[in-house]
Amino acid sequence: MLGAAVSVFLSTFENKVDRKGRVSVPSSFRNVLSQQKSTGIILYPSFKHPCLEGSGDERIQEIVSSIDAIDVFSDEAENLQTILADAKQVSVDSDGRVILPHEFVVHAGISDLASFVGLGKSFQIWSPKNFSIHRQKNRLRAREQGATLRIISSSSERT
Amino acid sequence: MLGAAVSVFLSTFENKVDRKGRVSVPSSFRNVLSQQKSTGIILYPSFKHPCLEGSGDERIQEIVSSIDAIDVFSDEAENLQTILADAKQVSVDSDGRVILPHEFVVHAGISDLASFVGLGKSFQIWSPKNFSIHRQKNRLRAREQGATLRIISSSSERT
DNA sequence: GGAGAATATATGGAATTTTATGGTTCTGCA
DNA sequence: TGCAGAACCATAAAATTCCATATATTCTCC
Repeated sequence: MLGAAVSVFLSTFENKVDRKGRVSVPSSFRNVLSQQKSTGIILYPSFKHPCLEGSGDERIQEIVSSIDAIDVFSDEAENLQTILADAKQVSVDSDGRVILPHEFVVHAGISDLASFVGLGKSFQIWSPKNFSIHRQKNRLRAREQGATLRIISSSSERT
Repeated sequence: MLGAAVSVFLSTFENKVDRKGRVSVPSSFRNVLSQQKSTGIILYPSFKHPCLEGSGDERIQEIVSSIDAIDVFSDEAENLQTILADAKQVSVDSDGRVILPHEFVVHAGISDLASFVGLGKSFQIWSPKNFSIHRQKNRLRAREQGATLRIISSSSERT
Protein backbone atom coordinates (compact mmCIF):
# COMPACT_ATOMS: atom_id res chain seq x y z
CA MET A 1 0.00 0.00 0.00
CA LEU A 2 1.01 3.52 -0.70
CA GLY A 3 2.57 5.88 1.81
CA ALA A 4 1.18 6.39 5.30
CA ALA A 5 -2.58 6.29 4.94
CA VAL A 6 -4.02 9.59 6.01
CA SER A 7 -7.58 9.59 7.26
CA VAL A 8 -8.75 12.52 5.20
CA PHE A 9 -9.53 12.99 1.53
CA LEU A 10 -6.47 14.65 0.10
CA SER A 11 -5.11 15.75 -3.25
CA THR A 12 -6.62 15.54 -6.72
CA PHE A 13 -6.83 12.56 -9.04
CA GLU A 14 -7.97 12.43 -12.60
CA ASN A 15 -9.44 9.11 -13.74
CA LYS A 16 -11.15 7.85 -16.84
CA VAL A 17 -14.87 7.36 -17.12
CA ASP A 18 -15.73 4.49 -19.43
CA ARG A 19 -18.80 4.38 -21.61
CA LYS A 20 -20.79 2.68 -18.89
CA GLY A 21 -20.11 5.58 -16.52
CA ARG A 22 -17.67 3.56 -14.46
CA VAL A 23 -14.74 5.30 -12.86
CA SER A 24 -12.10 4.18 -10.41
CA VAL A 25 -12.22 5.78 -7.00
CA PRO A 26 -8.66 6.84 -6.16
CA SER A 27 -7.06 4.24 -4.01
CA SER A 28 -6.25 6.68 -1.22
CA PHE A 29 -9.89 7.75 -1.09
CA ARG A 30 -10.94 4.15 -0.79
CA ASN A 31 -8.65 3.80 2.18
CA VAL A 32 -10.29 6.72 3.89
CA LEU A 33 -13.71 5.24 3.22
CA SER A 34 -12.83 1.86 4.60
CA GLN A 35 -11.43 3.50 7.70
CA GLN A 36 -14.80 5.19 8.12
CA LYS A 37 -16.42 1.80 7.76
CA SER A 38 -18.44 3.11 4.87
CA THR A 39 -20.02 0.48 2.69
CA GLY A 40 -20.51 2.95 -0.10
CA ILE A 41 -20.29 6.51 -1.22
CA ILE A 42 -22.97 9.16 -1.06
CA LEU A 43 -23.07 11.56 -3.95
CA TYR A 44 -25.23 14.60 -4.51
CA PRO A 45 -25.11 17.53 -6.87
CA SER A 46 -23.55 20.65 -5.41
CA PHE A 47 -25.86 23.63 -4.86
CA LYS A 48 -23.12 26.06 -5.68
CA HIS A 49 -20.99 24.51 -8.34
CA PRO A 50 -21.26 22.28 -11.40
CA CYS A 51 -19.79 19.36 -9.52
CA LEU A 52 -20.72 16.50 -7.24
CA GLU A 53 -20.26 16.33 -3.51
CA GLY A 54 -19.17 13.01 -2.15
CA SER A 55 -18.58 11.44 1.21
CA GLY A 56 -18.81 8.21 3.07
CA ASP A 57 -22.34 7.03 3.57
CA GLU A 58 -22.32 7.51 7.33
CA ARG A 59 -22.92 11.14 6.52
CA ILE A 60 -26.46 10.32 5.57
CA GLN A 61 -27.20 9.31 9.10
CA GLU A 62 -26.17 12.76 10.22
CA ILE A 63 -28.57 14.38 7.83
CA VAL A 64 -31.43 12.12 8.81
CA SER A 65 -30.74 12.86 12.45
CA SER A 66 -30.74 16.58 11.73
CA ILE A 67 -34.15 16.24 10.16
CA ASP A 68 -35.46 14.32 13.11
CA ALA A 69 -34.29 17.06 15.41
CA ILE A 70 -36.49 19.70 13.83
CA ASP A 71 -40.16 20.16 13.13
CA VAL A 72 -41.20 17.72 10.46
CA PHE A 73 -43.21 20.26 8.51
CA SER A 74 -40.78 23.15 8.65
CA ASP A 75 -39.01 24.71 5.69
CA GLU A 76 -35.76 23.68 7.23
CA ALA A 77 -36.75 20.04 7.26
CA GLU A 78 -37.70 20.32 3.64
CA ASN A 79 -34.38 21.89 2.79
CA LEU A 80 -32.59 18.94 4.27
CA GLN A 81 -34.92 16.51 2.64
CA THR A 82 -34.00 18.05 -0.68
CA ILE A 83 -30.51 16.74 -0.19
CA LEU A 84 -31.79 13.26 0.53
CA ALA A 85 -34.01 13.37 -2.50
CA ASP A 86 -31.11 14.36 -4.72
CA ALA A 87 -28.51 12.09 -3.17
CA LYS A 88 -27.57 8.67 -4.40
CA GLN A 89 -25.62 5.95 -2.82
CA VAL A 90 -23.20 4.28 -5.15
CA SER A 91 -21.39 1.14 -4.19
CA VAL A 92 -17.75 0.57 -4.83
CA ASP A 93 -17.26 -2.63 -6.79
CA SER A 94 -14.54 -5.19 -6.21
CA ASP A 95 -12.26 -3.34 -8.58
CA GLY A 96 -12.66 -0.07 -6.70
CA ARG A 97 -14.96 1.56 -9.19
CA VAL A 98 -18.31 3.32 -8.93
CA ILE A 99 -20.88 4.10 -11.55
CA LEU A 100 -21.69 7.77 -11.88
CA PRO A 101 -25.45 8.12 -12.39
CA HIS A 102 -26.30 9.74 -15.66
CA GLU A 103 -28.00 12.85 -14.21
CA PHE A 104 -24.91 13.49 -12.14
CA VAL A 105 -22.62 13.19 -15.10
CA VAL A 106 -24.77 15.77 -16.80
CA HIS A 107 -24.89 18.12 -13.81
CA ALA A 108 -21.11 18.08 -13.54
CA GLY A 109 -20.49 18.27 -17.28
CA ILE A 110 -18.36 15.15 -17.15
CA SER A 111 -17.55 13.30 -20.34
CA ASP A 112 -14.63 10.88 -20.33
CA LEU A 113 -12.58 12.14 -17.40
CA ALA A 114 -13.40 12.89 -13.79
CA SER A 115 -11.35 14.76 -11.22
CA PHE A 116 -11.62 13.57 -7.64
CA VAL A 117 -10.80 16.49 -5.40
CA GLY A 118 -10.03 15.84 -1.75
CA LEU A 119 -11.52 18.35 0.68
CA GLY A 120 -10.61 16.71 3.93
CA LYS A 121 -13.80 15.27 5.33
CA SER A 122 -15.47 15.09 1.98
CA PHE A 123 -14.54 15.33 -1.66
CA GLN A 124 -15.85 16.62 -4.94
CA ILE A 125 -16.00 15.21 -8.44
CA TRP A 126 -15.52 17.63 -11.34
CA SER A 127 -14.99 17.56 -15.01
CA PRO A 128 -11.29 18.39 -15.30
CA LYS A 129 -12.06 21.41 -17.41
CA ASN A 130 -14.56 22.94 -15.00
CA PHE A 131 -12.28 22.18 -12.13
CA SER A 132 -9.29 23.95 -13.58
CA ILE A 133 -11.40 27.05 -14.09
CA HIS A 134 -12.73 26.80 -10.58
CA ARG A 135 -9.28 26.32 -9.12
CA GLN A 136 -7.89 29.27 -10.98
CA LYS A 137 -10.64 31.50 -9.67
CA ASN A 138 -10.14 30.29 -6.14
CA ARG A 139 -6.41 30.86 -6.22
CA LEU A 140 -6.83 34.32 -7.58
CA ARG A 141 -9.29 35.25 -4.91
CA ALA A 142 -7.16 33.75 -2.20
CA ARG A 143 -4.20 35.78 -3.34
CA GLU A 144 -6.17 39.01 -3.51
CA GLN A 145 -7.75 38.61 -0.16
CA GLY A 146 -4.59 37.28 1.35
CA ALA A 147 -6.58 34.48 2.77
CA THR A 148 -5.40 33.27 6.08
CA LEU A 149 -6.32 30.09 7.70
CA ARG A 150 -6.76 29.74 11.35
CA ILE A 151 -5.67 26.33 12.39
CA ILE A 152 -7.63 24.83 15.19
CA SER A 153 -5.25 22.54 16.91
CA SER A 154 -6.67 19.60 18.68
CA SER A 155 -4.38 17.39 20.67
CA SER A 156 -6.49 14.39 19.82
CA GLU A 157 -5.34 14.45 16.24
CA ARG A 158 -2.25 12.68 15.09
CA THR A 159 1.26 14.07 15.65
CA MET B 1 -28.98 -7.87 -2.74
CA LEU B 2 -25.60 -6.41 -2.21
CA GLY B 3 -24.24 -2.99 -1.40
CA ALA B 4 -25.69 -3.07 2.09
CA ALA B 5 -27.66 -0.01 1.22
CA VAL B 6 -28.11 2.54 3.92
CA SER B 7 -31.33 1.89 5.73
CA VAL B 8 -33.02 5.12 4.74
CA PHE B 9 -35.15 6.10 1.79
CA LEU B 10 -32.80 7.92 -0.53
CA SER B 11 -32.82 9.52 -3.95
CA THR B 12 -35.58 9.89 -6.49
CA PHE B 13 -36.89 7.31 -8.94
CA GLU B 14 -39.36 7.78 -11.73
CA ASN B 15 -41.39 4.68 -12.60
CA LYS B 16 -44.26 3.94 -14.92
CA VAL B 17 -47.82 3.47 -13.80
CA ASP B 18 -49.64 0.98 -16.01
CA ARG B 19 -53.32 1.17 -16.82
CA LYS B 20 -54.18 -0.98 -13.83
CA GLY B 21 -52.52 1.53 -11.52
CA ARG B 22 -49.59 -0.77 -10.86
CA VAL B 23 -46.19 0.77 -10.28
CA SER B 24 -42.85 -0.71 -9.25
CA VAL B 25 -41.53 0.35 -5.88
CA PRO B 26 -37.86 1.20 -6.41
CA SER B 27 -35.70 -1.71 -5.48
CA SER B 28 -33.69 0.25 -2.92
CA PHE B 29 -36.91 1.31 -1.20
CA ARG B 30 -38.00 -2.29 -1.03
CA ASN B 31 -34.75 -3.11 0.67
CA VAL B 32 -35.35 -0.49 3.32
CA LEU B 33 -38.85 -1.80 3.88
CA SER B 34 -37.73 -5.38 4.25
CA GLN B 35 -35.06 -4.28 6.71
CA GLN B 36 -37.86 -2.67 8.68
CA LYS B 37 -39.74 -5.93 8.45
CA SER B 38 -42.67 -4.13 6.96
CA THR B 39 -45.29 -6.33 5.42
CA GLY B 40 -46.60 -3.49 3.34
CA ILE B 41 -46.58 0.21 2.74
CA ILE B 42 -48.70 2.87 4.37
CA LEU B 43 -49.82 5.65 2.08
CA TYR B 44 -51.74 8.81 2.82
CA PRO B 45 -52.31 12.05 1.00
CA SER B 46 -50.08 14.91 2.08
CA PHE B 47 -52.06 17.87 3.35
CA LYS B 48 -49.27 20.25 2.53
CA HIS B 49 -48.51 19.21 -1.02
CA PRO B 50 -50.18 17.48 -3.96
CA CYS B 51 -48.40 14.23 -3.28
CA LEU B 52 -48.60 11.07 -1.24
CA GLU B 53 -46.67 10.29 1.89
CA GLY B 54 -45.43 6.77 2.28
CA SER B 55 -43.54 4.69 4.77
CA GLY B 56 -43.22 1.26 6.26
CA ASP B 57 -46.20 0.27 8.30
CA GLU B 58 -44.54 0.61 11.70
CA ARG B 59 -44.69 4.32 11.13
CA ILE B 60 -48.37 4.26 11.89
CA GLN B 61 -47.52 3.25 15.41
CA GLU B 62 -45.46 6.39 15.77
CA ILE B 63 -48.32 8.53 14.55
CA VAL B 64 -50.72 6.90 16.96
CA SER B 65 -48.30 7.54 19.79
CA SER B 66 -47.95 11.16 18.75
CA ILE B 67 -51.68 11.60 18.94
CA ASP B 68 -51.75 10.15 22.39
CA ALA B 69 -49.08 12.54 23.48
CA ILE B 70 -50.98 15.71 22.64
CA ASP B 71 -54.20 17.32 23.67
CA VAL B 72 -57.04 15.22 22.31
CA PHE B 73 -59.08 18.17 21.15
CA SER B 74 -56.32 20.24 19.64
CA ASP B 75 -56.06 21.06 15.96
CA GLU B 76 -52.88 19.08 15.87
CA ALA B 77 -54.60 15.98 17.11
CA GLU B 78 -57.24 16.38 14.48
CA ASN B 79 -54.65 16.75 11.76
CA LEU B 80 -52.97 13.57 12.80
CA GLN B 81 -56.25 11.74 13.08
CA THR B 82 -57.04 12.85 9.57
CA ILE B 83 -53.93 11.07 8.47
CA LEU B 84 -55.11 7.87 10.07
CA ALA B 85 -58.55 8.22 8.55
CA ASP B 86 -57.16 8.74 5.06
CA ALA B 87 -54.30 6.28 5.20
CA LYS B 88 -54.31 3.02 3.34
CA GLN B 89 -52.08 0.06 3.44
CA VAL B 90 -51.00 -1.31 0.10
CA SER B 91 -49.20 -4.58 -0.35
CA VAL B 92 -46.16 -5.12 -2.50
CA ASP B 93 -46.66 -7.96 -4.95
CA SER B 94 -44.09 -10.58 -5.85
CA ASP B 95 -42.74 -8.41 -8.63
CA GLY B 96 -42.20 -5.48 -6.29
CA ARG B 97 -45.20 -3.47 -7.39
CA VAL B 98 -48.05 -1.77 -5.58
CA ILE B 99 -51.40 -0.58 -6.80
CA LEU B 100 -52.03 3.09 -6.17
CA PRO B 101 -55.60 3.61 -4.98
CA HIS B 102 -57.56 5.74 -7.38
CA GLU B 103 -58.30 8.63 -4.97
CA PHE B 104 -54.60 8.91 -4.28
CA VAL B 105 -53.71 9.00 -7.93
CA VAL B 106 -56.16 11.87 -8.29
CA HIS B 107 -54.90 13.75 -5.26
CA ALA B 108 -51.33 13.60 -6.54
CA GLY B 109 -52.25 14.34 -10.14
CA ILE B 110 -50.49 11.22 -11.30
CA SER B 111 -51.14 9.87 -14.75
CA ASP B 112 -48.64 7.47 -16.28
CA LEU B 113 -45.51 8.25 -14.29
CA ALA B 114 -44.79 8.41 -10.57
CA SER B 115 -41.74 9.83 -8.81
CA PHE B 116 -40.69 8.10 -5.62
CA VAL B 117 -38.80 10.60 -3.51
CA GLY B 118 -36.68 9.41 -0.61
CA LEU B 119 -36.86 11.56 2.54
CA GLY B 120 -34.97 9.43 5.01
CA LYS B 121 -37.46 7.73 7.24
CA SER B 122 -40.29 8.14 4.81
CA PHE B 123 -40.84 8.93 1.17
CA GLN B 124 -43.24 10.75 -1.09
CA ILE B 125 -44.89 9.90 -4.39
CA TRP B 126 -45.41 12.72 -6.86
CA SER B 127 -46.37 13.27 -10.42
CA PRO B 128 -43.01 14.04 -12.04
CA LYS B 129 -44.26 17.39 -13.22
CA ASN B 130 -45.44 18.57 -9.83
CA PHE B 131 -42.30 17.28 -8.25
CA SER B 132 -39.97 19.13 -10.53
CA ILE B 133 -41.73 22.38 -9.66
CA HIS B 134 -41.58 21.56 -5.98
CA ARG B 135 -37.93 20.58 -6.18
CA GLN B 136 -36.97 23.73 -7.99
CA LYS B 137 -38.61 25.83 -5.32
CA ASN B 138 -36.94 23.92 -2.55
CA ARG B 139 -33.51 24.08 -4.08
CA LEU B 140 -33.79 27.79 -4.57
CA ARG B 141 -34.89 28.34 -1.02
CA ALA B 142 -32.25 26.04 0.37
CA ARG B 143 -29.63 27.96 -1.49
CA GLU B 144 -30.87 31.32 -0.29
CA GLN B 145 -31.27 30.30 3.29
CA GLY B 146 -28.07 28.38 3.29
CA ALA B 147 -29.70 26.56 6.13
CA THR B 148 -29.10 23.14 4.78
CA LEU B 149 -25.45 23.61 4.21
CA ARG B 150 -24.94 25.14 7.59
CA ILE B 151 -26.55 22.27 9.39
CA ILE B 152 -24.71 19.67 7.49
CA SER B 153 -21.32 21.20 7.91
CA SER B 154 -21.82 21.79 11.60
CA SER B 155 -22.73 18.21 12.23
CA SER B 156 -19.89 16.96 10.10
CA GLU B 157 -17.37 19.16 11.87
CA ARG B 158 -17.03 16.47 14.46
CA THR B 159 -13.91 14.38 14.37
C1' DG C 1 22.55 -2.05 -6.20
C1' DG C 2 19.83 -4.41 -9.48
C1' DA C 3 17.14 -8.23 -11.92
C1' DG C 4 13.18 -10.35 -11.48
C1' DA C 5 9.13 -11.70 -8.67
C1' DA C 6 5.14 -10.21 -6.32
C1' DT C 7 1.64 -6.34 -5.57
C1' DA C 8 -1.30 -2.77 -6.44
C1' DT C 9 -3.94 0.25 -9.53
C1' DA C 10 -6.43 1.61 -13.31
C1' DT C 11 -9.09 0.15 -17.15
C1' DG C 12 -11.51 -2.59 -20.80
C1' DG C 13 -14.84 -6.08 -21.82
C1' DA C 14 -17.93 -10.24 -21.12
C1' DA C 15 -20.99 -12.94 -18.43
C1' DT C 16 -24.64 -13.04 -15.15
C1' DT C 17 -28.23 -11.34 -12.27
C1' DT C 18 -31.78 -7.77 -11.03
C1' DT C 19 -35.17 -4.58 -12.21
C1' DA C 20 -38.81 -2.60 -14.37
C1' DT C 21 -42.70 -3.41 -17.03
C1' DG C 22 -46.23 -5.45 -20.11
C1' DG C 23 -49.42 -9.14 -20.62
C1' DT C 24 -52.29 -13.21 -19.17
C1' DT C 25 -54.68 -16.10 -16.10
C1' DC C 26 -57.00 -17.12 -11.87
C1' DT C 27 -60.21 -16.14 -8.05
C1' DG C 28 -63.37 -14.33 -4.94
C1' DC C 29 -67.16 -11.45 -4.64
C1' DA C 30 -70.96 -8.46 -5.71
C1' DT D 1 -71.14 -13.24 -14.97
C1' DG D 2 -68.49 -9.49 -14.99
C1' DC D 3 -65.03 -7.04 -12.61
C1' DA D 4 -61.20 -5.83 -9.31
C1' DG D 5 -57.45 -7.61 -7.24
C1' DA D 6 -53.97 -11.10 -6.84
C1' DA D 7 -50.74 -14.36 -8.57
C1' DC D 8 -48.11 -15.85 -12.76
C1' DC D 9 -45.14 -15.53 -16.92
C1' DA D 10 -42.18 -13.28 -20.31
C1' DT D 11 -38.77 -10.05 -21.70
C1' DA D 12 -35.89 -6.06 -22.49
C1' DA D 13 -32.98 -2.91 -20.25
C1' DA D 14 -29.90 -1.92 -16.64
C1' DA D 15 -26.83 -2.96 -13.00
C1' DT D 16 -23.55 -6.15 -10.82
C1' DT D 17 -20.11 -9.56 -10.87
C1' DC D 18 -16.30 -11.66 -12.85
C1' DC D 19 -12.24 -12.02 -15.73
C1' DA D 20 -8.20 -10.11 -18.42
C1' DT D 21 -4.51 -6.87 -19.08
C1' DA D 22 -1.39 -2.96 -18.99
C1' DT D 23 1.42 -0.29 -16.15
C1' DA D 24 3.44 1.01 -12.26
C1' DT D 25 5.45 0.31 -7.69
C1' DT D 26 7.42 -2.41 -3.99
C1' DC D 27 9.86 -6.35 -2.30
C1' DT D 28 13.34 -9.78 -2.13
C1' DC D 29 17.14 -12.22 -2.79
C1' DC D 30 21.50 -12.54 -4.85
